[in-house]
Amino acid sequence: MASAERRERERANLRRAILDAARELFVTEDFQAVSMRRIAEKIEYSPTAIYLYFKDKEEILAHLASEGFGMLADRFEALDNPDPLERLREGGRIYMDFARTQTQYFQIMFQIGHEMPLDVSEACVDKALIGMRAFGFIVGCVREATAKGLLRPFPSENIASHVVWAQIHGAAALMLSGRLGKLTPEEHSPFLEELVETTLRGMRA
Amino acid sequence: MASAERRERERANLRRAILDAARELFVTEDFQAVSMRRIAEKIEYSPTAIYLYFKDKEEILAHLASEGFGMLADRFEALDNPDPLERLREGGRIYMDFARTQTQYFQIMFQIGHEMPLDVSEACVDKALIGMRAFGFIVGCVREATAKGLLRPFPSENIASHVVWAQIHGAAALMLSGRLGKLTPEEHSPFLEELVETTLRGMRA
DNA sequence: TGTATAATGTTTACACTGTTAAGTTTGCGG
DNA sequence: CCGCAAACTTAACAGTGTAAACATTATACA
Repeated sequence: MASAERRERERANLRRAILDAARELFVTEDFQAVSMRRIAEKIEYSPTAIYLYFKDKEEILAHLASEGFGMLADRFEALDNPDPLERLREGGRIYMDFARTQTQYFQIMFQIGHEMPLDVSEACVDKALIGMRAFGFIVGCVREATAKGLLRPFPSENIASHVVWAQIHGAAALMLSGRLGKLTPEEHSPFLEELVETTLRGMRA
Repeated sequence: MASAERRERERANLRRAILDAARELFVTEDFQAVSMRRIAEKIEYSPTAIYLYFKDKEEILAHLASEGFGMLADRFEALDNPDPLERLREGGRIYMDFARTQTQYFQIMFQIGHEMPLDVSEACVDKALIGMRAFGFIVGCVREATAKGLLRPFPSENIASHVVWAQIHGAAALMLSGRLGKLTPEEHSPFLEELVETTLRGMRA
């Protein structure tokens, strides 16, 4: 019966519609504007219908978080500087820029609570790896830099990569929590450059 | 009349009782367990009575956030290593430890949204500075290190201090958002040490 | 083709949330 | 003792996420 796969298709469609509605709500309005009832209103279904497609609200947010990681990964992977450390520097700017311009996504991505992805995007083959694609960019740079002998010794590639991530993430997190208020707007950009520079200097051989 | 100041004293008492109740709720249970109704239940008043003492829930949380910054500052100021950079290293461990053990406080402190303190603690003279006391520890170390010629040149003391803060904060924030899951428990401690070491290396003259 | 069965949706309801407005009690000054 | 003002409560509004019960629709099989 072809109806089975058609049903599944329609199911996927509504799933996507729910995610679309949720996304539009939280990018045009606010993170807190996303409620099951408002999503339902947008897709013209009853609120509880959503629970036939998602376990709970958390699962919806987790999907949007994965989507955010995907967007970030896309931007990372567009970088093509042959020097892995310079690529990391550019990555730092991108990370910060992402946090500033895609604040809602960033919030969901790093809100405490939700487990990582699951099936994520329909067109995703390696399910377990999504969300880690962005981190993979860092690991890639670190690996390449290590191979080229640009880095001082680290206990492990994993640790070195996390160090890089933590450094730049700290700046973004402080910014979004409004704790960077002591920096004047003019200091903002030099701050970021100094931060990245400090990290690179600290890691170089 | 002495009754006026007595009334004011009782007012302060209830204010404190409200804060105490809120604190106990969110340290023994959870950040999300703090509701006006549950606070009211604890102090045996009606929920709306709280609004006679605090503008809204946000104001209560802001006070607890300030309290958290105060606790952190206390721990910072207990450090007495004469080497400012080594003091910073110890400060990094303390920051991370605070995030891990006083998670609820840490969350409130860096949750986006609330403005900084206000009147904060009854025994606080310099109102504008509270919450910045902890940051002051970093600035102090940076200043001393600069004076001793231990640091490479930075555009400003303020920027250098924020760099230090961002670095360690990133690790804490990632940890609390569960994004440090790729690190095995054994890697946790070396990760922190490498992070701080990287920062210090990157800032040294 | 008719009927049992499963999938899909909706209605209703529960137990919460922060907060406002209106009403009540209490204590103080004149 | 009265009036006023501060302190406090009750009731209510407009939300929230979600489970259970019910209704509808579509499919699978006899």
